[in-house]
Amino acid sequence: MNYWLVKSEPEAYSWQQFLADDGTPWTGVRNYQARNNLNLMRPGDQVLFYHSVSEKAVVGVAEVAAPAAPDATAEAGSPWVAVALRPVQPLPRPVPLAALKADARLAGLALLRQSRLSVLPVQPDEFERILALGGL
DNA sequence: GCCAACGTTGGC
DNA sequence: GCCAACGTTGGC
Repeated sequence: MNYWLVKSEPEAYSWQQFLADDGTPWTGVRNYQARNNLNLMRPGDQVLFYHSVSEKAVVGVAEVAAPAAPDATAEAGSPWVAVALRPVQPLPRPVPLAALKADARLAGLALLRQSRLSVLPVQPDEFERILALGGL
């Protein structure tokens, strides 16, 4: 079991919409490093859902429902892939970026070191810590 | 609104 | 192959 974090601007695609849709293909990733992470995802992997830009908080937990497959929104023959994600549960208390930065146990968090990457790995202990901060 | 980080593009 | 120019992301 591996752990990940994906980012979305809530104005573009929000956690609320994700719940309403009961999951979604995670399309539109156009960065090779992010794509490599998508390719490493396996069904059942747990995924933190982060609202970037306007909210800057981890808001929920999702899981990988289907592994990487060609991104239907990309040109045929392109290297881009998408996984399917489905909701697991919201965080009772969203964890703001400032709280992630302030936590000594999260000093190594990939999100903090590479803020522009939209699909990031999370270590198991980091994942557990963020759930705890979020009230789970 | 600004700027840092960083990926991509294209001229040489 | 290098690097300047440029575009995008995302925090502040």
